[in-house]
Amino acid sequence: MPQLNSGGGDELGANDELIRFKDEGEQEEKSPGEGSAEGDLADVKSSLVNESENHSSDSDSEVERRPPPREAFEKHRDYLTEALRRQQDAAFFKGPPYAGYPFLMIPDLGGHYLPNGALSPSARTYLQMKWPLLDSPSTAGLKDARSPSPAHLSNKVPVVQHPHHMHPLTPLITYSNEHFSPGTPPGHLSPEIDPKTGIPRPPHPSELSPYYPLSPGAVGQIPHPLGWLVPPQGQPMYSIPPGGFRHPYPALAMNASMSSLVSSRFSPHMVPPPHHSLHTSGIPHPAIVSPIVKQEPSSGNISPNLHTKSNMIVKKEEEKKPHIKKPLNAFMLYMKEMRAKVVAECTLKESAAINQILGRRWHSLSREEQAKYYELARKERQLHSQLYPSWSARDNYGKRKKRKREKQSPEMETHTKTKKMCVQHLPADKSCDSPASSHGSMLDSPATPSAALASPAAPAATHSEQAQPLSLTTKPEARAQLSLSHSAAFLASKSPSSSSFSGHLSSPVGSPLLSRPIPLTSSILSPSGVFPSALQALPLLQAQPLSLVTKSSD
DNA sequence: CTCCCTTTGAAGGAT
DNA sequence: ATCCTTCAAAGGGAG
Repeated sequence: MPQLNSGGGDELGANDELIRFKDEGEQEEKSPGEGSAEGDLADVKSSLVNESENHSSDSDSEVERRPPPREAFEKHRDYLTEALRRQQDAAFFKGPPYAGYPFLMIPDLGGHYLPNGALSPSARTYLQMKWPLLDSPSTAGLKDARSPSPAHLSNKVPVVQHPHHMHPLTPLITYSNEHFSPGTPPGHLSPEIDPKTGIPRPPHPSELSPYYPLSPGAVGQIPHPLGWLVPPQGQPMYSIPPGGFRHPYPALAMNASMSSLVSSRFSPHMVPPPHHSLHTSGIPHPAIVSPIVKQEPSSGNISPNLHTKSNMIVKKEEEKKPHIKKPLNAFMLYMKEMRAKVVAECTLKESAAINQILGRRWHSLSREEQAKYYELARKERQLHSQLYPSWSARDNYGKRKKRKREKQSPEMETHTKTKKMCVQHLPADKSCDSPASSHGSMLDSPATPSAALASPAAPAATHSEQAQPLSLTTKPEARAQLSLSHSAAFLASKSPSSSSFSGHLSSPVGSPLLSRPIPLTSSILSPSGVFPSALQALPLLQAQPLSLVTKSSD
């Protein structure tokens, strides 16, 4: 917990969750976090990528080189054009006062790519923004940026961070289509209160208000991703009436130019027909997807006539009720941000494989890093709940194709999984990183994986490391929701240093981490028996596993 | 063209 | 209280 605030201290805001998260997080294991992550990626890359990837550096700069997908460019070119135009109008390109801050890119996506696939320096506009909330000591690069600058800027211009430099919070932008003019914060809805839980959050003015680091003169500066949510003054940009998302948001009173921009700024996959995706307010929300998306053959057993009628009705209903997507969770946000990078570094294109890598990297992230995403996700949920008070996750059930998770017998499962393993894309040896080899090497020294695991000094590393590899190869049933208590116990027993950790675990619910599965156990228990050394190294584990086994074995 | 795969996390229903 | 299921993103692969 100390580390979290060490850098910016109070400004982080949302201390409640954030801190809890940290407590329960993988304590030290992550210290090597970034490095390990990088290494991990590199590792994966080397294995996954055939050759020529010079992953010498995972540094951002490298990533940028990546040739952008043409499609993306195509998709967003128009948008970019307009955005640029608008930007200029608003002096959008004004020099960024906050150096070193997460870069924001104007219309996203791909916009920065030249038709020829090259990255356009000019096109690539990085907007710096202050990111107090997420600021974390560990993230040196981002740290400074948090300068308390007056934030009275208008967050009118939707901005998207450069994919490779995206700030963790960037994803929130997805909801930002609702930009509004700063001056119209209703204010009756306090951001301090969790709309859903109704829990009054401690007044963390800094939590939200600082989000808008836009400097006064920088009219066109980029709004903080959450900027649209919260006005520079620290008040919510808009408040949602209790009635639900159908009510017009006062904040929605954005100017025409903005609205048009906004309407076109969202993710390509959202491209809904103009009318459908529009929020009741008339403003499209990223979370709102045209009903068209969902055409479930749900009414298959209905007679033609009935079918037709019912279908019509259903359609109408759907039209009335746009599909509101779930808010992205921390990992999703992370994925969104990092996918491009991973893809760039690896030749892999398959999302499944990429996701595996991302999953590993996620675990390799330092607590601080993860905390950023958790916080971001929290904000997103909060925002989402504000926007759609009546929305329930259940609403989306059945809208998507059902995943056939139905694994009948454990055996089959195992086989299936084995078969699935990223084999195709990831060479067994490296890509999937057998725990001992590639993966372990990243976190621990390749030479002495077991030692590393056993080492109390780096419990965290062990923990995440072991888990990761396995997850790639075997999926998890084991992912099995180990209860936190189990994990905690395990960790505690694992290393003396984790005593504090276990203590934190007892922290109140609500922490994202609480529910986080701890892969380690799964890996250890994994049929593949990849970690014999780990077991040996960690005698304590053996004791724990029992309970774990029972759980995972179901 | 549609669904699957794959990841983690959140939510909500079921037990 | 715990477990289980679904969905969120994404895009290549498979049918």
